[in-house]
Amino acid sequence: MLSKKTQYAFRALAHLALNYGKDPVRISSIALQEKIPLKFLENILVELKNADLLESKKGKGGGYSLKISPKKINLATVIRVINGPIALLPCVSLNFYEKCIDCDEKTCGLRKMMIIARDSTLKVLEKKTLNDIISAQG
Amino acid sequence: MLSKKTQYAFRALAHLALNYGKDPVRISSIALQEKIPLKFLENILVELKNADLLESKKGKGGGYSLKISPKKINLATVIRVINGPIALLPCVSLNFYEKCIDCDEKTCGLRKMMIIARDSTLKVLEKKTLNDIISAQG
DNA sequence: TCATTGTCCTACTAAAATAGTAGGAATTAA
DNA sequence: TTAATTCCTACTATTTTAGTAGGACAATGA
Repeated sequence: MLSKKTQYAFRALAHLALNYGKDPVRISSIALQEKIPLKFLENILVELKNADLLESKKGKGGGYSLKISPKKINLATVIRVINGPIALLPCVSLNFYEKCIDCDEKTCGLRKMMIIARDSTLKVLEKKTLNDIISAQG
Repeated sequence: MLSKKTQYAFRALAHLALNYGKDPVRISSIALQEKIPLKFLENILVELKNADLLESKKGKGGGYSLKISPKKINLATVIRVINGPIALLPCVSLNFYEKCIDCDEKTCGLRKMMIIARDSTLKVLEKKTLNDIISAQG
């Protein structure tokens, strides 16, 4: 399951996607409208910024905005930045690979199944974008 | 990601699948060969038994065995018993449904994407079985 | 230049989940 | 009736999650 933090991230991103191309949006404004704890949201938005998904402007008239088009930000990317690996086993993760303890990858049958599962999940998460989220709501 | 507990469960089940139709296997024997902490494995096997995947026999000559064919135990079932929900959001889980906070399910775009992702994952996890695991290794 | 508006940074905390351990009770077979 | 084995209850340490607190830093506008 995704953490609440990740759900908050998606909500904030969807909010910003609706404002893509317009003036930056203040954290406090997102927090209020999306009902996300302000200080927690600050942390989240900084992480998304460090991942180059957002850009920010300080001072009066400042705030956050999407750095690239909502059509170019897919769900897998967001999950990886905030939540971590998508695969069900560390030894099967493309972006967060770790060796499983006491398991020979060449012969591990479970691993082979989990690769298939991972690919099936990724096929969706890498295709769907923030734009799909905001298009689907409404 | 699946918990280590779930990985242990899969290893133990694969072990028992290889012994399907034969005499019951002692916990200590599985623990030793699969390198799983004994007492932890006890807990896991009881849970799998309570979920009707295993049956046990006490006393001398006792141990655990699969209650049904390895071909009939799919990966989604095992994950749900030991790890919990497979879906990425509680509001999208088929077996562990919970309402998301501050989210209208009718209009939530994220939810719609997560349903698609869930179905894609489940298609694999419900089709693949213990038998596929042991067939793939070797 | 200086006050105001906003993001950014470091650090702390409470609660929950994970990954076990400990000790013995209950049951069965020989 | 003893030895083997599962089963049950409870405890513990570590890690992760979900925040909070307080102020530093930067940009703007007057």
